[in-house]
Amino acid sequence: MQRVGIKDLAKHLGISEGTVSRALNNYPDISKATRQRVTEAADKMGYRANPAARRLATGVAEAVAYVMPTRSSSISEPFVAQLLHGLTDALSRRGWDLLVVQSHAPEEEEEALKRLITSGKVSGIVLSRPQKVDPRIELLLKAGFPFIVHGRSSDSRNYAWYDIDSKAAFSAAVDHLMALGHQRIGFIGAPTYLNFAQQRLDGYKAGLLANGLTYDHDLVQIAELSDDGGERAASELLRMDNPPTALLCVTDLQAVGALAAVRAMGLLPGADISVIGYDGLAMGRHTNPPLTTMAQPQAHSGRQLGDMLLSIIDGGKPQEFQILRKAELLRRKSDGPYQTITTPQNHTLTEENL
Amino acid sequence: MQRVGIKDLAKHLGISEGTVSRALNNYPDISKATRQRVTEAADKMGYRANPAARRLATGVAEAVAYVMPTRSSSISEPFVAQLLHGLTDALSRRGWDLLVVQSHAPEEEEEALKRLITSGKVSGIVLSRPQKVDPRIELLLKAGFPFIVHGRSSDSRNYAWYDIDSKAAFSAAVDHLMALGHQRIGFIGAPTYLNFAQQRLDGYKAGLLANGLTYDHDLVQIAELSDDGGERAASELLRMDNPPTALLCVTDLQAVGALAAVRAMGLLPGADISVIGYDGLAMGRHTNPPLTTMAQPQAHSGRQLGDMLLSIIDGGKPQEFQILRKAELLRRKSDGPYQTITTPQNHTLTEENL
DNA sequence: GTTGATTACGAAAGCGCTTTCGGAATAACC
DNA sequence: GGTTATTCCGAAAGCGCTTTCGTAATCAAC
Repeated sequence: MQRVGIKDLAKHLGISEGTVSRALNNYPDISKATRQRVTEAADKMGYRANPAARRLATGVAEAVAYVMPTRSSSISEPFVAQLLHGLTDALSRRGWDLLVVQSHAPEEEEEALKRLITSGKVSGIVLSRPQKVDPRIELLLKAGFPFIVHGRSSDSRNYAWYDIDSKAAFSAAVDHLMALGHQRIGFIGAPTYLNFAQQRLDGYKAGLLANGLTYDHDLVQIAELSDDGGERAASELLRMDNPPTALLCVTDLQAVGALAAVRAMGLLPGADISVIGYDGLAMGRHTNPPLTTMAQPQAHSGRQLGDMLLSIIDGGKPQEFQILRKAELLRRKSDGPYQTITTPQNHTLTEENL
Repeated sequence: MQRVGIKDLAKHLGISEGTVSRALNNYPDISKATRQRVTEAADKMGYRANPAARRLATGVAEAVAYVMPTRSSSISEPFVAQLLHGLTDALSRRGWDLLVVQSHAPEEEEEALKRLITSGKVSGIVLSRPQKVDPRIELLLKAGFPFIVHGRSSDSRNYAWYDIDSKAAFSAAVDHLMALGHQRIGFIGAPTYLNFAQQRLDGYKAGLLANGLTYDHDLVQIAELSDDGGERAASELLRMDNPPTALLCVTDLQAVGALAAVRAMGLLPGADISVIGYDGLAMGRHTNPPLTTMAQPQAHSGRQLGDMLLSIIDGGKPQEFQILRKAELLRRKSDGPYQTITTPQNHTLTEENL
């Protein structure tokens, strides 16, 4: 477990430290023979450059940071683990490290980011959950610091990102619902400073428009990004005089909450009321009923993000690294053809009124 | 965004770099007055020590690594995000960083760990999902490298860990089930090289014993740690000649699979067959029916792990940092009193036979 | 065989901190 | 008022690498 340094290696080979270093870093002024000798000895003796020394000397960190979304809903982010796996995959191929940092309170957020980029700890940053206009992105842009965003802000022209086309997805979801005969489609959204919430709302509107329906503000509820949020929003919507017969939720988490709300009113999700979520949570298979959702192909998002960020750090133009993936409708059992609801609805109403 | 170094600070104050450094690091040989001047100037000018230089000079990394569990089941680890939040919380109070590394294929695992500890990148390690006898733990112990384990291996005397007493939990679950009248309790487990699987099996056995039942090997199935694994195991168990009337699952993920299996046989989970999981997944509220589970109080596990690891790095004796928490039975709707099953069971059997 | 180009390496100066060591200045002691 | 302690700071040597620069040694060219 004894560390072998470049000095040991040099002494062992009878050459200078500088030569060893240059041989290992593929400098052109090293003869093939010595380069060979050095590399062989290096991995025979198990030499690994001390990263701290290397960093100090070169100024490059050989690490990137992932800014985790804020400690969010009651049900913790199921994606994070998967994303991290992908990221570490991509980075480890170069021997780079992944730092995980938390996003702080919005006020400190920028300060924290500034510290991170001046600290020299990382040479790139992965941001997630961008806001519509995100000060962090502007900061990084201005600083000229390499970064990539998981998602997009509203103006996404001049930086790198990886996103799912959720606008298209929500528009398609509306199509689907209307093809099933639904005419009144509720929307359960999230605060639109989060750009993905805006995108999905846009998709919902676009879908309505494309199908000749007019957007009815009363049919949209902005809720918390949690099951409870979805539940509250759904019961709000269903208590209307002329309630929607289908509910489109910005998130699977909200959708399962909506499912609960529907059931709580004595209605059958999928038959009386259709509910569609977004994310493709694996757990959706097990809800009651199984949740129909727009599934995003996020299997390799982490890997992609990592590779793209590395390319940018290598000098690639950020604008050339923008990937937009499509989400697919994953039909399970929470959607179904429109049908008039009679008894249970009244039943519920009388319950409400007592 | 101009980096201000210790040199700038020293020049600005008209004192030597060494003095600045010692002032900032609370050396006793600095007068109160200069210390004050230095610290004030430091944060007025926004000085932050270059971590790489600091690391090189001191030899301490000011970072710890979290070894993520291997890319596991189809449903990605829901805990990871929460744990990371806690860990970063604990670390950030000192300004330390969190490195996330992946655990590799078992063969390379030890090599990777060796590299990690000799690299000097981190001064401590958080391990997760220990095996019954875990070579990684032995390696770290032998190397005298600070670490803490999320979970325990079978011999857990001389290192630090944070674990839930799942043996007690499973024993209590058996108690509960028997109090409900169940006499034949199936167990859906995981490969017992994973120590938590062993612990829970032990708890199951202990529970049976305490209640005067004998352990019946036919009633236990070892399955994959996924919903599908649980589903397969459950249908296996339910197809027996004399099937169990209750199913105890090593994991909530498996339990929701078991739920599906029960329903697939035309039986009603919670009435015909009781199913109990372990973990307290928030999603369990939304399964069909809502899943009864042994919930672990893992809200602050990350924070705890972080704090403990830091204490150990500071020189604390690892043996003094061992925390065992209790899991609580969280009753939802998937368990219920024993009742004889007649029609549906036969119904299913005939379906099977056709 | 002299000159100029080329190749291959050693020497040495950093990178930005920390930490030891020695000594000037001040304080304490009788 | 001389001596011993004490307080406080500067100088300088690293930490383990990288990278520039200079220069022997080899080669090519005539």
